[in-house]
Amino acid sequence: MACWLMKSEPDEFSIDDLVRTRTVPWFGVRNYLARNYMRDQMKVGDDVLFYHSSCPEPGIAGLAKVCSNAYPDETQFDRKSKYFDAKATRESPRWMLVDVELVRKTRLLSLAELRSIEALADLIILQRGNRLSITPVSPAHWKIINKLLKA
DNA sequence: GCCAACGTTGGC
DNA sequence: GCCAACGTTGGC
Repeated sequence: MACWLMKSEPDEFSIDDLVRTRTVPWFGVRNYLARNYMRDQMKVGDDVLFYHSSCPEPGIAGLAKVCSNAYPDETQFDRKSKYFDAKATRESPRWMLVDVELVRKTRLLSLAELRSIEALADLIILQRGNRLSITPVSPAHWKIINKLLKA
């Protein structure tokens, strides 16, 4: 079972929103590598670290799971959406997503705290210049983070 | 608001 | 296919 870190801007969709909705289609990803992770590698049951980005307190805010296979992101077809993509068609959709379901809201494990832990130094989101909204997390990193979330 | 880093676009 | 220009991300 793989583990992933998925960034969301809480202004757009926060962990509290997920507590309300229980599941969410991970709409709006417009980066090919992140799309490929969802389309080609994610499996139902994979673990997800739900991360708040571009906000006053960035960090991991909850645990979730992948709960669907990949399917087309509806927002690419919606002219009124900021995620509309004129080059995408229903016959050949460009953007795929998976559904994510809540496991539980956790304490906020802040970016600063993540950075302070030596064993997490090579976590992808901590690397200089990393901007990817979906990144794989190794089993070793997952174990450490999971423990920290319980603390 | 700044700015480093990176992805995408488009002319050639 | 190269690469400069531009746009976006996201922490600070």
